[in-house]
Amino acid sequence: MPTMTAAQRRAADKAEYDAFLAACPSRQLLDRLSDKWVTLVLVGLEEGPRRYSELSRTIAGVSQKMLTQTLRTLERDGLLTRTVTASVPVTVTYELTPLGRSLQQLMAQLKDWAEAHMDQVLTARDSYDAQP
Amino acid sequence: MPTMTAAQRRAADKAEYDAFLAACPSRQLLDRLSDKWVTLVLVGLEEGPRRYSELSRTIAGVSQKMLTQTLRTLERDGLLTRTVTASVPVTVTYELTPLGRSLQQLMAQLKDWAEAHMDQVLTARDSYDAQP
DNA sequence: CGGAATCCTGCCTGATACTG
DNA sequence: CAGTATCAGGCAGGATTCCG
Repeated sequence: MPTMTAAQRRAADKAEYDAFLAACPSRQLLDRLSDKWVTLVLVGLEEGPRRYSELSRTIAGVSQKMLTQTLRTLERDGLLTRTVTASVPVTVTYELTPLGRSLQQLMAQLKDWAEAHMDQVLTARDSYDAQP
Repeated sequence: MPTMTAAQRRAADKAEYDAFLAACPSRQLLDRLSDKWVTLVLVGLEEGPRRYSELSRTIAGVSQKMLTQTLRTLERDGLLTRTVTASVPVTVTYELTPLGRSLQQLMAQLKDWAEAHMDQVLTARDSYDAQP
């Protein structure tokens, strides 16, 4: 007979799963890179430092909440730096660290892959959809 | 005065935003790669064909719904093939296409990057958290 | 075994208003 | 300008059940 409710089993499984994640660097990376805003911010900073408002305009569709949140986590992870200039009005600049730049290189490769192969993907998609 | 309700404006903005996305291959890629299960499936297939149940066990934490859904979209996009062997019980095998393999190469680089730099990220995270 | 269909919950996200 | 705080909703995604 079960000694745990479904909810308890779920919690136990989740804790176990989290522990496994914590021990596995590649899984942690995936969690981070699986955030589309992370990728877009990295791409947005590829050509140098940008101000908050510039990023906000460049990355169309991002809410200020998600932009701030994404910038914070990236800063926390040491992928970019946040510089506040005490002027009126205040200016905040974001810039990739060397670590962030090394990751951005890989992102750029992904972007290149996409642009090179997107037509193949679209063709495959069409032929898949054409089937009854 | 506004001639649209908030909901209408939202819908219009969204349509416009989607149209922009549709015209930009790199954005479409990001939408696809921002799915952590996509990455994990590609990694799971890197060493050759795998059966559904094998993938399900390898990719710990994935629900059957998300696994099936992910495999379907990847098949639709021409990144992997789905082969059904009419036996009892039925056997279904998934395998990367050449296109899928080329993307998997890049994913492997990301995985390597993660394993090489995760300690730096964790260090940065600790020092960030240590600040009052 | 390998799914499809259904229900249901939580969190992600966006909108809005306020601060320094 | 560059945020923080709060609230509401929509949908991603998990659990469950049933089918070929």
